[in-house]
Amino acid sequence: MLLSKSCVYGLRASLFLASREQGEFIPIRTMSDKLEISFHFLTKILQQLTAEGILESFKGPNGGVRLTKPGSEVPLMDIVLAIDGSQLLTECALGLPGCGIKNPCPLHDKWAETRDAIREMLEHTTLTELVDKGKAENLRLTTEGGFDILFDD
Amino acid sequence: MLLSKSCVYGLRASLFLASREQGEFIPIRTMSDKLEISFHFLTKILQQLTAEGILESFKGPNGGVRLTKPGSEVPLMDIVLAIDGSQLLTECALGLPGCGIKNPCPLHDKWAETRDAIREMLEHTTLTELVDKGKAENLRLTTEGGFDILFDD
DNA sequence: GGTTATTGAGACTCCTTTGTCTTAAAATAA
DNA sequence: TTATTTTAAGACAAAGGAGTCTCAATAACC
Repeated sequence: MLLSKSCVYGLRASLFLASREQGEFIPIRTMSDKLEISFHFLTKILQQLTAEGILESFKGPNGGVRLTKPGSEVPLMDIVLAIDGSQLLTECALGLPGCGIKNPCPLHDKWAETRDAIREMLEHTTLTELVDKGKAENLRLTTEGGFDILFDD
Repeated sequence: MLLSKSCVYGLRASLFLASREQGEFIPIRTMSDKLEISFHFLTKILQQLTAEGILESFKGPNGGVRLTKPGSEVPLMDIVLAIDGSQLLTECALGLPGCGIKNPCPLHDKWAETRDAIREMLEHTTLTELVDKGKAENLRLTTEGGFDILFDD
């Protein structure tokens, strides 16, 4: 598995937030319902994103969480790093500690190329880009239904 | 983590086997010692590769395991599929079941490209290719020491 | 002030992966 | 046939990720 489940949930939730009016606080309960993710689990994940400064939260009625920056300025990489760390982008494919240009394993060069492709993708794809695509083509963030169901009330 | 630990161990062991004379049975104990992998754990992993027909085994004195085909005909993909399955190459990056061209998530297209890069790399890299590189440059398959230490007796 | 809606924090359970151990089965050699 | 060397199989334990639950803290509204 490339990304942990926590990370995937974090990405889906971030996309959901980016699809809403910026500045609006969205209750986690709303997101967990719409995205079909366990409320308590999602809460823990979003706490990490809040701690990293990607989200900000507000307690009490009309509270919730929101992005600290416009989704167009948030690459997927930010969320991946906040939740899964840099492991994916630094670790040796053969699991050898300290594998690098200085002291590589036989797979190092080839893997470094592939890894760069992953890095590029995560760095150059923003939340807004995906949200726009999702809205335009009514793509899905949930098991069933399209983007539109996220806006039913 | 891209590949499971079992898969990484399976790759290292397969590279070790490909570095030896073809046809020679190598005891798993020898490999677990040289590669610094738990003997019992490695045994279980190699049993999977044997079950998949990538290795064949022989019990008793002078027994061990060996590749069923020359290492030049074994792409890394074979080992990855045998141990981790096709998950990595088929699964949606956002974890949505049934994500595909028909019913994609917003990340689908971008992820499909990246995934193809991984697939290409695994399909087009053979054990022998890495072994040759490892021998030529004395690269490592273990935490310390180069390729040569695998041949000390 | 009291009630309600919300996030924060931490204990706890459950499941999968990782790793260990024991015993059986097979092959060899004495 | 007996002892030895090896893989095979499966039970078991340890660790980490995934998920649940409870209670505290904060803010709004009545």
